[in-house]
Amino acid sequence: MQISSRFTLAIHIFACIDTFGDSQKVTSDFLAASTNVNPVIIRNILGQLRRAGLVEVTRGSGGASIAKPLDQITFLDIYNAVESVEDGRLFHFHENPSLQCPVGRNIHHVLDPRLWQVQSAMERELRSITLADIRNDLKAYLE
Amino acid sequence: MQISSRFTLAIHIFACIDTFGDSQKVTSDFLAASTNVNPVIIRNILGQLRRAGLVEVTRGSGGASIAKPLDQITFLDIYNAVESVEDGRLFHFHENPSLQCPVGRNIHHVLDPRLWQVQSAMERELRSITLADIRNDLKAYLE
DNA sequence: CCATGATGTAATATCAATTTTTACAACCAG
DNA sequence: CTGGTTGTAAAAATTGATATTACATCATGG
Repeated sequence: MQISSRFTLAIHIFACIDTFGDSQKVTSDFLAASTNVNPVIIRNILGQLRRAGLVEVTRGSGGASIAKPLDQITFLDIYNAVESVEDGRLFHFHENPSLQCPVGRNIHHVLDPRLWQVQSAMERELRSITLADIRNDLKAYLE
Repeated sequence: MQISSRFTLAIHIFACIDTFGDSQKVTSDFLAASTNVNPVIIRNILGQLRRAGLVEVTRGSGGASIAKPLDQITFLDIYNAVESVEDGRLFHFHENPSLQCPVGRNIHHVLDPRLWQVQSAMERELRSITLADIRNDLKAYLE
């Protein structure tokens, strides 16, 4: 199962605010047009990013801005903000292994550390990429 | 969004075959009892593992066995066998970013290599864990 | 050779999460 | 106070996972 598109949408949103924020007001309708998703989806993601302290959104007059320097916002910050999985676990464990079975009784003890090991590797990589990297990469394409 | 429980189920299945396969026939009903999921789910996963060359399942008389030495089956082999995502991509990209928008037009070029970078880190970690590790860990609990 | 107990698979139902869409109250600025 | 915007709720549509029923197919022991 794939990680939801809210993650790539959020990065797209940041790229738009960074690119267009100086010259115009970046509203949810503007972002909806650029991403081709419904404005309500944009507003919900902006809400998650706002509660995580990554963007500021002004009610009434409208428009969003980025709350921190780009090199201080990592992919992991964004991932954690928009990908709200229970307990923050990447892997879904089958719920009720049999306690009558020696394997079923111990599979969690055995597997949990290994699953964390994998998830940690992914999070480490997510933490190593910042929005400043994206700005740099994008700048090369925009010229 | 989480990775489906088919992955942890598959590992549970391997652990059962390895633990009980010598002393008894390991059927889909047996595995369904140990994992507490429906036997058809087990049979479907066994089918995916069989097509990936990781297990052998005998029709008619019944029972499953492991097709390779445990240290030659990695978590990545299992993950790829049971987690059938289109294109094998971990991240779901929003489908139709606007080609009218400079950001929308380039977001894929910018983001795709970064997403692969993250996915590769995860796959590298999955590749580093084998079923032999799980047998070792489980043995400590079974004694 | 057939009765039994398995597997393989299709079909359907249920459930959960995502995504879309409509609607509207709250809000701010000119 | 009017126009454009955000925040949010609610409902529908969509998708994928999981459960369940059903049955054809298969191997084997009696």
